[in-house]
Amino acid sequence: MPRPPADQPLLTPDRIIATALGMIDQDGIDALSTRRLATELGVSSKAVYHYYATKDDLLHAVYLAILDELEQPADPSAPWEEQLRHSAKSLRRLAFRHPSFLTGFLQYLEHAPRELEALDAFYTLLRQAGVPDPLVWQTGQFLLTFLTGFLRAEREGAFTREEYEVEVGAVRRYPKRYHTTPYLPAPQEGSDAHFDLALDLIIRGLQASATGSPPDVPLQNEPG
Amino acid sequence: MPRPPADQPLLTPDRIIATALGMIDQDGIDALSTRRLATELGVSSKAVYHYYATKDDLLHAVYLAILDELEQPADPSAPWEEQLRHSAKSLRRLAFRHPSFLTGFLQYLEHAPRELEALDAFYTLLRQAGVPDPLVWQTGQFLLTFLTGFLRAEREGAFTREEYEVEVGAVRRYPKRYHTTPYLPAPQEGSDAHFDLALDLIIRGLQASATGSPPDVPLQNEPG
DNA sequence: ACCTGAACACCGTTCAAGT
DNA sequence: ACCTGAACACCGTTCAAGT
Repeated sequence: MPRPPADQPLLTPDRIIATALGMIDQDGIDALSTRRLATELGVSSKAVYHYYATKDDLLHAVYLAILDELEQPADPSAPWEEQLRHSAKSLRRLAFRHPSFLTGFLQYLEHAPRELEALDAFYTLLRQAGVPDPLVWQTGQFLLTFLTGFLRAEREGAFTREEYEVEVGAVRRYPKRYHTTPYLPAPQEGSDAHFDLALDLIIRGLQASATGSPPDVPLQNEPG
Repeated sequence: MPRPPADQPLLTPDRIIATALGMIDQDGIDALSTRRLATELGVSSKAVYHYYATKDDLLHAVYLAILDELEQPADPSAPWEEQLRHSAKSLRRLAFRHPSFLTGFLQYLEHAPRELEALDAFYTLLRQAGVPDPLVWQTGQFLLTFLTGFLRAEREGAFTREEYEVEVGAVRRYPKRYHTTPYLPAPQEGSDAHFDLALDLIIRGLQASATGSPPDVPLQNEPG
């Protein structure tokens, strides 16, 4: 966050957003206060309010900046399984770059063009997968919430061997009460392996839900 | 939250937790401050600190109180699909009774007995479904995060016809940019129908992931 | 137009003191 | 043991005033 030349305004929307995002990435979204942000910007507490009326407006703008980093959807002519993996991994990378994205910003969903484009590619893919048209919208919404739910939990340390050890350890102290947990084998190691496994589960659910309807037939009320 | 008899302490853990939970259910978890709680209890700001050292400790205790309402797992001799639907709907009812449960309390997961019992029943069910033993733990964790991700989104108004209208409406203003979304048919009405649909998707994913391994074979390192 | 200083109404938490 | 009053170091936001 370099200081701007002296003959220009101390603040610009870009500098405010970049500084705020940097602080959020480093210390978490809860650690961002309007006053700490002002200090970091080298400015008085109220100055930022000249650009964003409330803290919520500011966070909204930060959310849009994060969204700008969303990568392009995969090649639509690739197999849908490959497209789905591509999009999911892209979203996961975004969540790793900006740890507060899933826990703090998901509430700011607001049908921004970037959101809508990604969604559109996703729906197209689901039709290719053979999901019947009347179910495409809901199925797409479901899968996205599954995915964000997964990523959120992953960020908080779920699915790790360590978590397994704690859980099984807690259960083994009362062997009579629990019939299955104490005897479950440990999960594979590897931070990406479990993500691939979860994706496989989703993909198999889709495959099993698909009808044989041909993928490149126009939608019923599509023009032409 | 009735006042206790005059000859007893003004506060008890039960009264504090019940009052806090009532306020959280009504106004959301963010609206609960230690000072508002003290006012509601008819007591000075610091009094509650005599029972719970920090606000976080207090919320932790509230979380355990919510967990106490978790219903018993389904009959383990029933078909696993039925057991799964039973558990999922039970969790969903809990989330409706306490709207802050999914958005504010899920971070308090801590291997309490109630948690572990529900998990154990869940793992048992997955083995019955034919999930291979080395994958049971991870699969169980995945499905739970899918489910909570879904319920969280549902609480925030996803999957509704209204949400569909807004999304498709936003897209139709730029017909050239979006190829699929503008032409998607509307989802079914009915607040429970979409939940059943999502459950079907999960169940089909499980069915497709299952091997033919017999469900009632003991686990490898199980005693006896 | 852009920024500051002082102030308001809130927080969670601490601490010495009261009964 | 149980509770209070005063205080500390924070918040988001407002407002009149300065350049």
